[in-house]
Amino acid sequence: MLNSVKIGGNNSISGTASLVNHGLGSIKSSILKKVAARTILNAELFPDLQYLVIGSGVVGTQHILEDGRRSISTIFMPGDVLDFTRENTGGGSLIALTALKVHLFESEAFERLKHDNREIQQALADSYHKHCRHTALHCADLARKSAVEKLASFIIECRNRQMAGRARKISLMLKRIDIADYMGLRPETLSRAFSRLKDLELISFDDRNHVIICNEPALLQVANGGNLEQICVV
Amino acid sequence: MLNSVKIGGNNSISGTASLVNHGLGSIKSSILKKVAARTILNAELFPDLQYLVIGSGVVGTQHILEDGRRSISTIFMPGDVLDFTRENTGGGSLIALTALKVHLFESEAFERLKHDNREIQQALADSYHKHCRHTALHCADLARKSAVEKLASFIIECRNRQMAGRARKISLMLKRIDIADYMGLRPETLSRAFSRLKDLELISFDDRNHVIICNEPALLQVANGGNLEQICVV
DNA sequence: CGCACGCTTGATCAACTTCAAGTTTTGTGG
DNA sequence: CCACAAAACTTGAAGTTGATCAAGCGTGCG
Repeated sequence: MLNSVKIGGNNSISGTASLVNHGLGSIKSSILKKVAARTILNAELFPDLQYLVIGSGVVGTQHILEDGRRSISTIFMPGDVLDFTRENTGGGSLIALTALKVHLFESEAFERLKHDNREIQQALADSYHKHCRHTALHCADLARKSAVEKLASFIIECRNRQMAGRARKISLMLKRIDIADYMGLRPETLSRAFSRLKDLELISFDDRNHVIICNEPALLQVANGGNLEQICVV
Repeated sequence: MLNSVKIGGNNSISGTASLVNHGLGSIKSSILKKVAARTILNAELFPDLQYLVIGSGVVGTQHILEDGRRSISTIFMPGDVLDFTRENTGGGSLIALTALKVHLFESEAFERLKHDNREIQQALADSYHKHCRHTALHCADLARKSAVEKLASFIIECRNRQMAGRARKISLMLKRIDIADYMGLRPETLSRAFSRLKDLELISFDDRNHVIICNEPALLQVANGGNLEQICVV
C-alpha cells in the first residue's frame, strides 16, 4: 500500500492515501516539531513555513464571534496537510486542539520540488479535495441535525478519518468543549447526547476519551437522520 | 483588470479573479449550455464533462436525510468552477438552484491543456481555495449563530460573492426555501428574520428578491454576532 | 488536603420548529 | 390581457429542543 518513505512513522496514518505516502516523504528538508496544545499556528510561529503535515494530534480552525461565542469550522487529523501559502480559513485561526507532532516543509526548496514533481502536486490536490469533502459533510451535519444525530455523525467521522476501518473502539481525540464547538453545541448538550447514545446502547465508554461502537448499523442510521424511536426499540 | 478572452460575457463575472479570466477563456472547446432550475448536475447529464464554469445562475450542493430533511452545504455562483473529476460533495448532489448558463469543458482536450498550462492549474487551485474559504465561513455561520445573524451573514456573503463591491442593492438570487436550507433554518424562521432586519431598518426590500442594505456597519456587526439591542437603538 | 479543571446533571427559559391559516406572486390557458 | 390555479411567501399560536444558569462530582496535581 505504501509506496514511499513515510515521515513521522505514526501508525495512525499508515494505509492512508495521505500526502506523506505520495511524495512528501522523500523530501529531506522536513523538520519535525512538537507543538503544545492550544497553540495558535500562524506565520509568526513558523517563519518561512509553507506546508505542514500533521504527524499526530488534531488541529482546528477556530472562529470567535464578537460576544465570545466560539466555533470550530474544520479539523485536521494525522496525515492532513495545512497549506500556509494561502488564507483558507475564512477568517478563522488554526489552533492545536491537542499536543501535536508536525512535519514542516520550508519555502524555497519545497516550492522548487513541487514545481517539478507531479506526484507532489497530485498529493496536495488530493489533500484539498479530501478536506472539501469533509467540510461539505460537516455543513450538512451542522445545518439540520439534532444533538444526538450530530454526535453520532461525529463519532462516525472520527472512525472514518482515523482510518480505523471497522474497528469498534474509537478515540475521540478532542475534549468535550472542542467537540461541542465543532458540532455547534454547548458542552452540556453534548454530554446529554453522549448519555442518550449510551442509554440506547449504541455506544459504550472505554474511558472518557474512547467510545466503543456497540451497534454500528443503528449508529449510522442515527447519524443519517433516521428516527431514533424506530431504530432503537427500547 | 481582465487579461484574457472572457467566455460567457456575463458582466456579473467581470472584474473577478475567476478561472475564466485566468486562462480558460482561451480554450476553444468550451460549450455553452442552458440548464433549467432544479436540474441535478451529474455525469449522466453531461457525458465526458470534466469542468464546468458557471456563467449565470446558482448551483448548490444538496444533502437529503433519511426522513427528508434537506440542507444545502455549499453554493456556487457565476465565475465559480465545478470539478467533476472528483467527488467533492461529501455525498451530496449538485443541483441548479436557478436557471443556469454554464460553460462546459470536455475531457481530453482540457486535460492536455491543463497539463501544459501553468496558468490554468493556478486558476483551478485558486478556485478550490476560494471555495474552501467560503465553506469554512459557512460552517462558522451554521454552528452558533441565531436566525437573524445567519440571515445578515447570508446577505453579506451574497454581496461579497456577487462582486457587488459596496453596492447597496443586493440580489438574493435564491428562493426562500433554498436560503433557508443553506442557512439551516425553516422558511418560516427565515421569513421572520427578514421581517426583523426590515423592522430594525438594517435592510429594505426593492422586490422580494432584492434587498437594499440600509445600515451596512450595523448589518456587518449583526452578522459577526454583535448584540442586536446595542447595535439598533430602536 | 484542597484547589482547579473538566465533565455531568437538574431546572428553567428562549429560540426555533411545527402546524395551520392567510396573502401575495407567478405561471398558464383561454 | 385577464382569470384562475398553483406555488411561494408570510403570519400566528402551540410545542420542542437546546441554551443557560446553577450546582455537584470526579480526577489530577501542587
